[in-house]
Amino acid sequence: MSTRRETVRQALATSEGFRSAQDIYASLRAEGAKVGLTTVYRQLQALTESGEVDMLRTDDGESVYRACATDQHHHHLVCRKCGRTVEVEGPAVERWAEAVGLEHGFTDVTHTVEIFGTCGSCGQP
Amino acid sequence: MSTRRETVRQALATSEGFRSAQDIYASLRAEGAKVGLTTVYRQLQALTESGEVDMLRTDDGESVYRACATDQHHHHLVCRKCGRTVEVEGPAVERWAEAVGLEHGFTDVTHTVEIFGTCGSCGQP
DNA sequence: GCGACTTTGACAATCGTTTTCATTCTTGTC
DNA sequence: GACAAGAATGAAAACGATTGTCAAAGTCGC
Repeated sequence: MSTRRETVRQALATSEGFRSAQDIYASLRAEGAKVGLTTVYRQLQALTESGEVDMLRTDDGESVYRACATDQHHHHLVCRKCGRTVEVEGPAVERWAEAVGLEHGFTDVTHTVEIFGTCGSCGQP
Repeated sequence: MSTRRETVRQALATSEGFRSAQDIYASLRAEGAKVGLTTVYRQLQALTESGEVDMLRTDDGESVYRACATDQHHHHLVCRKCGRTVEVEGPAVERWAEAVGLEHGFTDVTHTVEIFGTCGSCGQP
């Protein structure tokens, strides 16, 4: 039973944007992979913890995953129609968030920043 | 059957931070209000749509609500322990998000920015 | 008081996710 | 090879938040 880690990693590697666990599971089954939903979830969780993939929640509470190019801290610009994603950095935002936190006496400050929009392809039908 | 809108609004008004629907429902029942969970959800949804309360998702996918002081666009600095929330503004972030979107050809750009930390009270035990 | 319309809430249904647990590998050792 | 011990797997059940259903209860104009 060779590790399914690779299988899931592959599925993510060949995707443009964020994918849901169910979505990944479905496409793996579609291409004949014998894998269980449970395992997909487990592997996604492991990959997320190891920092290999990024996870975020959609507006309707679904967890979506993506294998990002860099392992550095960054944010995402996501097309809300096709899901295409661009990784962006914003040093200014990092500093701002940190400063705001400290200013109000908060410690261990973290932040979430995601940008959504309609990408060029989806905007011109 | 006087509208339950007020009941829910009240519950939020007397809270410091974000509260979950289930949480609000529980405390309403605790103080004797005869209200159903369904109705709490419905009213929260209505209040959110009308812009009277802000809604966001916690890390574990739960929706939490809060009656915010201003009805202008703003973000939140939330204590991850006690839930205490400070409303913050960040014009620079707004501009940055907009610029990043346009730069990549995205339109209808929106963004989510939330800052989490441990507040002064919770940090010093 | 009466009929039309709206609001409510108990309950069931949904849906993504997690747990459980027996089965199936893998690996190291004889 | 054979075998025991431990890790990985996946089917099915459990879970928890949210939403849908629908009949009962309330409101309003008359």
